[in-house]
Amino acid sequence: MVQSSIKVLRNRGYRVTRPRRQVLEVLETAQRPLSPYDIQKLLWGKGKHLDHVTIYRVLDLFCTLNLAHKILSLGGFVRCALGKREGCHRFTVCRNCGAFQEFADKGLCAGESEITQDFGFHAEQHLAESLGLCSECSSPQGDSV
Amino acid sequence: MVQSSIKVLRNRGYRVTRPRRQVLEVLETAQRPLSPYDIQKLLWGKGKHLDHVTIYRVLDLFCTLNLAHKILSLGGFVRCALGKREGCHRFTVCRNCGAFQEFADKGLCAGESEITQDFGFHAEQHLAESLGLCSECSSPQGDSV
DNA sequence: TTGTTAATGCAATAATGTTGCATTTATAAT
DNA sequence: ATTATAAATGCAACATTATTGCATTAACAA
Repeated sequence: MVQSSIKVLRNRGYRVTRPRRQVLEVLETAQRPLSPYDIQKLLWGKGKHLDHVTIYRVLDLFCTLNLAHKILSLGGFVRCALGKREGCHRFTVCRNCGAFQEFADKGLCAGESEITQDFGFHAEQHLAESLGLCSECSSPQGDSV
Repeated sequence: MVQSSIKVLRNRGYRVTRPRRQVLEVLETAQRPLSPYDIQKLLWGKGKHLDHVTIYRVLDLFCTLNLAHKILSLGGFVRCALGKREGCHRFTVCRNCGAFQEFADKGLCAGESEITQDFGFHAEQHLAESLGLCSECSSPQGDSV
């Protein structure tokens, strides 16, 4: 996973730097969306000092390369598992524990083009998030719900 | 439109204050999503000094009452034209001029419940935004594209 | 090993969002 | 109209998040 992302960087002519490796690793192991400062704290805890400016820039790059994705409803970033070819991406995000799931949803794109064609709207980016509770957190034994 | 929002406030037991009226008016006439500070500047231009804290609080209330909606991809607020009963809301937003359009999309909710049921995910909020260019801005004569 | 240039780190600053509390004011009761 | 009262606002202070310019570092090619 991290390896394939590194390949993407190389193939596109970007350098494989230590900060980029470190952010990739953190995103890879994270079970929830991470804000830039979340990432900084996590790395800091391992004795790795990254400037927050660097993290912002790395995340920007990752998003344009489709290696990461920003969950707007929580303001955090997740690794991107699916390529652009596989249709629109939909995310489910648990508001309690942050667990997320990514889906390639072709029906979503279809519905969108239908509804927007009439207005001559040219869509470039699609955003589809569902915020709620994952199965764990919505169960009776779920914590703090 | 502003009048109906005022009714909602009254019916729910909230006071109809000057700040709330003013924010409603601004949102009503705006042709693009407005951030809290956008709203402050617009009102300030008319000689009306609202504290930004008040604007944040008013917008919070409006969102919970479904009178306004936050466009996450731009960080701005728009008036909400459709009620919760009419299904999921989808927005198209022009990244150039900010023009937006709101749709009630029942297919969206349907697709969501399908795709999430298998995972036991309980969705509470839905986010569906399409970012791109409106018909004006994507036309050859469109400005700055 | 060395040169080149992309990428990083740092400092400063801007923009955005939050909290607690004193004061004001919208509303209901008189 | 007037007054009581509780909600809402304004203010000050602060916390968080994001951006810019520039000197320095380090990834990669030769």
